[in-house]
Amino acid sequence: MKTTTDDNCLRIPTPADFNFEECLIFLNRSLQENLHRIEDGRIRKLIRDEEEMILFEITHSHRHLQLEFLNGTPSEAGQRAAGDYVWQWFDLKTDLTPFYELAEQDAILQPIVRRYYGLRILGMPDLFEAMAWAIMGQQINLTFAYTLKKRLVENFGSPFVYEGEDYWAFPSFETIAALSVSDLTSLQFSGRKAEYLIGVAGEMAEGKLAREQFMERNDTEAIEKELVALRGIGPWSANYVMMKCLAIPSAFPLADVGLHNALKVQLGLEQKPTFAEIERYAENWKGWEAYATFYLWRSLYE
DNA sequence: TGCCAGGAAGCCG
DNA sequence: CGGCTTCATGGC
Repeated sequence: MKTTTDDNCLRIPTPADFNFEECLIFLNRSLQENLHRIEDGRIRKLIRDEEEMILFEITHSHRHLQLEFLNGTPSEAGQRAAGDYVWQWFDLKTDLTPFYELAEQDAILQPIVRRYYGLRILGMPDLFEAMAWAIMGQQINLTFAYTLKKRLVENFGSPFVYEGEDYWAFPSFETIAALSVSDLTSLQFSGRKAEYLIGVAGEMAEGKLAREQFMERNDTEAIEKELVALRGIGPWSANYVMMKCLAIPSAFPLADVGLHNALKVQLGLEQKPTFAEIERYAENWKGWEAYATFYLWRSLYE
């Protein structure tokens, strides 16, 4: 990543095909989202790096994302953390050319890739957040999943007030690892979700589970196996995490209901497609299943 | 009200 | 491994 800084700003170059507006639409999909704030085409995001709270505003112009730090100039490490976060959040490292070439030859992807051209997978750089969101989203409707996340964040996350508005950083795994099941069931988590979440947080608190340990590896099957071995993480959650946090473009959450609904709409089906049918469609997407899935998700938001 | 929800574990054969 | 049941709770 190449960045330039001056005073209170950080500038990160974006690919020629980058479409900031499309990314904003995806980020704006829930009114209950409390981990970022979007107003007037600007994103405000709070992150915590070590003990430093860093609030910044993101805009896009002249093929750069510009980060303006709002609560003073962070330390050098903090600036680097913010830059890395945004780099991963917008998946800026991936060259989408091969995906777009493949999509042009695919009846399902061609129209949506043309419609949302420049959209990138909006990632979750924080492994714990990605795993927690996967667990919270299992087998419940998205509206309620957002409600649970909002409660989790506002009960156990880190608050920061700026210009009279609240900003939140996602809870640390250390904090969640120290909770008891009843701390979460009182927020309407099911007992199982509570156990899963506390368990995963505990693995991370013990140093057994970290993003870096996965990023150095190439064997995605082994990564999936390792994730699925965790209680509460099945194939869908593992692939969700691989897609959104580990930036593995071939990750594919096959059981995803959003994927099923999007395919149903795109293909004009009477019923949702079967797993076997989806696997057949996906034969054309090899290596880019995560991007195919993400563009299909995007097609649900209008 | 009943079915569904961006699934996973546990059990059985 | 493949199929079936149970879990738990709110949305619509």
